[in-house]
Amino acid sequence: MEPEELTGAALLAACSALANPHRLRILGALADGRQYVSLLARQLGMSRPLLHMHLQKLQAAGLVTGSLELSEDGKAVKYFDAVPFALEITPQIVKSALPTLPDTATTAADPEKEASLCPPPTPECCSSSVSSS
Amino acid sequence: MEPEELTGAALLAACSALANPHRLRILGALADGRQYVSLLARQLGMSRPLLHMHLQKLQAAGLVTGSLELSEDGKAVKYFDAVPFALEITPQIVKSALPTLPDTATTAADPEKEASLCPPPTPECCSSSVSSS
DNA sequence: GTCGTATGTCAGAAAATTCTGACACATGTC
DNA sequence: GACATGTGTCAGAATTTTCTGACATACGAC
Repeated sequence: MEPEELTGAALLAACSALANPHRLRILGALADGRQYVSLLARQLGMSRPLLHMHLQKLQAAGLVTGSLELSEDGKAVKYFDAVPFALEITPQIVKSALPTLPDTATTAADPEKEASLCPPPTPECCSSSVSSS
Repeated sequence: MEPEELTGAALLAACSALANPHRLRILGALADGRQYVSLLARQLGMSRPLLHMHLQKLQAAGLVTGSLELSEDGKAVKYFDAVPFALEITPQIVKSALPTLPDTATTAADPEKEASLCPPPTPECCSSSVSSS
């Protein structure tokens, strides 16, 4: 069984997202469990804007998901989770993903495009998944 | 069983090598079978120096192997093969690979270091695997 | 109000990567 | 010899990625 259908764009996005030591550390830290941005930045010893950028890239690749929640205090806290993906890469898989690989310069279409490994990434941007007590 | 032991450095090198559309195409083309540099450059429509650089990166990551041979004409021809690797990546695997991830700035030691997926990459640089008729 | 926490975003510097156009070499053929 | 093929390498430009230091907002507590 093939892994359903791995898009060339998704493969490229995933590999690009994993091609950075910081992002590997972030993903590894989130494998232990969800965490919110500020604390994660302190744990990993990096600035918040930097972590924010890396999380953006990981999220765009569909490797992590973020959800804005409310703590008991009423503070807005954004938690990030590692998506339980399982990415398998072989030369053959790469080859079969090539047809769906954007044309190097034809990518200037959808800046909102998200090449995720999982189909529909539930846009919870403005949702109220609030857990106010 | 776990994939033996995936080094953080090897994981990072592999992902970095795969984080480029050209290199994905190269690897996909080599999945069909071995090919030599100049012809591959024509097939993929890229300049030879550029292809050379990408092949270097793929080889450094242990994803392809190159062997300099002699054609019937006596011309030196360098063939590249796709290594039959099978890379599996999950958040847990990333996490377990973190301890062997170089310290972001501690990598300034071995410029000859090769973070391959397979143990000993047979330095055939000066060998005479010549197939002269 | 001020302070501390959380969030996000922005411009611009710094660094790494990508790419080109030379150049070098060797070999066989004309 | 000149020409075509193959190889590799180099300096510098162009581009992308990475990173910092501001700045903005909102909320609760003092």
